[in-house]
Amino acid sequence: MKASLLLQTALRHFAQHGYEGASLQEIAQDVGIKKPSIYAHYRGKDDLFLTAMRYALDTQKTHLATYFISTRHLSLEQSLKGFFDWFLEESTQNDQLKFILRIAYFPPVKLEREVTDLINPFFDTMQRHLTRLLRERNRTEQILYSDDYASAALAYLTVTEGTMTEFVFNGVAAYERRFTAVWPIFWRGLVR
Amino acid sequence: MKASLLLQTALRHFAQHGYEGASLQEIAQDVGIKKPSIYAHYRGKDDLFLTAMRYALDTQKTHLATYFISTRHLSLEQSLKGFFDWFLEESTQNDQLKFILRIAYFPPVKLEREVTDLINPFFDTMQRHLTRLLRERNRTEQILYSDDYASAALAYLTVTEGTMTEFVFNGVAAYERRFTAVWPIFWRGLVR
DNA sequence: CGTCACCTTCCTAACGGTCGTTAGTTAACA
DNA sequence: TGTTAACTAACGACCGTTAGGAAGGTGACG
Repeated sequence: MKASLLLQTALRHFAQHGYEGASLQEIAQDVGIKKPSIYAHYRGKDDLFLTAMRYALDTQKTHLATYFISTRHLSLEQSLKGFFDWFLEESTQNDQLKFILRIAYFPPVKLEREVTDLINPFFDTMQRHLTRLLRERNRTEQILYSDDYASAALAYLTVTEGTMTEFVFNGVAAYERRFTAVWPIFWRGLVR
Repeated sequence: MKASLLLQTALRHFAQHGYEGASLQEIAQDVGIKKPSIYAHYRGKDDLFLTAMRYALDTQKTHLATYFISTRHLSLEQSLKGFFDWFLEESTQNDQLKFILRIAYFPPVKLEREVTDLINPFFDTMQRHLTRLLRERNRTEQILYSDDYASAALAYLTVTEGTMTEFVFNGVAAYERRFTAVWPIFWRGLVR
């Protein structure tokens, strides 16, 4: 029970301060235990960090799959637009996506390899999901301008990341300004 | 002389390891002096960091202006596309843009206010530059779909950031993959 | 021209504090 | 009885920072 709370707390601290900036002392204090007690659950800071990372990636991977299944009855446009709302809701509930974005962009140098090996499959999965979504929907809707679904998925990812990092950094108002600006243009470029 | 080298080196370290991850010890060693000698030039780590930041923002601001002036004779499409190449070249020459992107997204918590106060005007300037560019070019080219130039500029910024952070994190190959994927779609959405 | 004071820039030594980590112990529980 | 999860105490390493002094250059003044 404490182990789970410990993981959640650590994840929040890592998301907020980064690997180097997060302190075991403060994490323990937040949980309500002493610093050395962490070592009853994890082998050290690296272990705690990587476990938090695996946990965040796993959780978000299933959440992601759930979202794309739940929008199966919606139009392609609604599915893709709704993903932004989903991200926003998900991000306000917990810090997992912020954590993932942060360490994806700026991993601790000494754990760069391990981070990359965990992160890359995550984004690959994401792109595969999107590619499949685009292909399948287009079979019925016949709406896309190009049939290069992989490129479309990658472009969509680029736009979402540019928008979402804006939320992580500048808050919801700046995020919505960007989304409002970029979405009509992107969608117009995507469809016939 | 050493002061300038010190600043450049510090900037590189901050870009690579973040504020908390960068060590005065290692910075000094890279420069070829001892750690306390830093205090002959700067009041401390915060001062060094903020000075590096002001320097990077100032330099990049003028470089940016120079670029947009130098492309005055090119078409809008070439200007906007060329900006990506300019960014790439600029980034391989020094770490200033990487540094700026990093601290823009994840500033040290204790200096959040100061960082925001410096960064925001920078991005505002950037957006204003772009808005003006779009408006002026469209007056002669009559090519854009919408005359909401501010939104177009913001959308463009979103796409560039999404692409450029990819370069900072995943290298030039991933960057070019993204650019190739996103540019045709974005441009198609932008023009009539 | 010489010299004296001053400032800059570097140094060594060391400070107090925080870091992550380990050893050893205790209480609770299966 | 053995295991788990917490504790206290303390370790060595590194952190940013300060004190104090040495070397070198600069400029003023007799």
